[in-house]
Amino acid sequence: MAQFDLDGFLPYQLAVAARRVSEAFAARYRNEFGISIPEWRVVAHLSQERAVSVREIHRRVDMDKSKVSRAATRLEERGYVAKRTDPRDGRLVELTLTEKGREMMNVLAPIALAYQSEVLGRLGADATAFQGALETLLTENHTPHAEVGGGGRDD
Amino acid sequence: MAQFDLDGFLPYQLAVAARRVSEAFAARYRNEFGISIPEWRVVAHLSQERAVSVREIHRRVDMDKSKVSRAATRLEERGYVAKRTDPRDGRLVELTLTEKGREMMNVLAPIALAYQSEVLGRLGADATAFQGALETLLTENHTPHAEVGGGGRDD
DNA sequence: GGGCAATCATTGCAGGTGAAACAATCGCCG
DNA sequence: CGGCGATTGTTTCACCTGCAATGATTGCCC
Repeated sequence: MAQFDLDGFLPYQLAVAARRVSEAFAARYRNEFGISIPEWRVVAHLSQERAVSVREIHRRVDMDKSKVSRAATRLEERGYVAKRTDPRDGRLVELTLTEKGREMMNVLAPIALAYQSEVLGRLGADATAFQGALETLLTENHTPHAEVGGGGRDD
Repeated sequence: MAQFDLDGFLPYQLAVAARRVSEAFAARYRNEFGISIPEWRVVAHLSQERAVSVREIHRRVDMDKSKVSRAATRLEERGYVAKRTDPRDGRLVELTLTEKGREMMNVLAPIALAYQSEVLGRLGADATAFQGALETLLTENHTPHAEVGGGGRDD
């Protein structure tokens, strides 16, 4: 029968590596601010743009529409984000960081950058090529996405 | 306030890339055999070892114990895997590929390898360093983390 | 041998997730 | 101007997930 070495299989390796890297970082902001990964993504994105709709985040960040919506709701409940209907278009919801949200990003941004440097440092000479490879994978023509049930994600 | 470029953040890039690469491959075996990612991992691992316990897979593959257990149950229901109690140790469950399961792997293994080659091909000159970097991230001493609830997964 | 902690697989539970249905709103075309 | 398809955000639904509790079994130490 076909022998197959899962440990050496690229999609699997990539999934495990991503999970570890993400989890190690997520543990930091989860403990300190009680936010999850989707919430982190929303807040981080909001730190760039002034006021953004759910749709905007859904398109620019790799997240389902409902995922963004729920993350925004949780962030509002905790006081990190303010939601209001866009006065120009009643269908849009305008998301903005509150003062509390900005303070959180002021703490998290340096931590995030330091963690990124730490990871790149571990990669040593491969770091540059690694980043280049990631860019390649990300800018590639996107597969028309289909998703299946529950939480699982990778490989 | 702290500006933060999520698009250029390594853990985020890694998570998105992993998701895309995995999803593109998962779509193939999902359509053809109706199995999910955890199920694929179990079957792929079983193609190497003859008879393995749930615990064994849990340790060698990056999956929760209950996730392995449920994947094995689903695979058994669909006839790809046989479960029986280990005669030497009544606590262990011995998982084996059925003939149907082996046939599936005979189809999937070449597809998996072809897909892997395709991805590496896209990376071009960065491919080798990319694989090296992944190995580094995977073999690294795992940071001892505190763990906390919530569903989230990556970056 | 007999009790008892440890190990293993499963399951209950709380909660997150994607897809699809839904309600509200907008833009367009006649 | 008025209807109607399209867009947007939320919610429903079915299901998956991780963790902790559970039940069963083993190995160890006295």
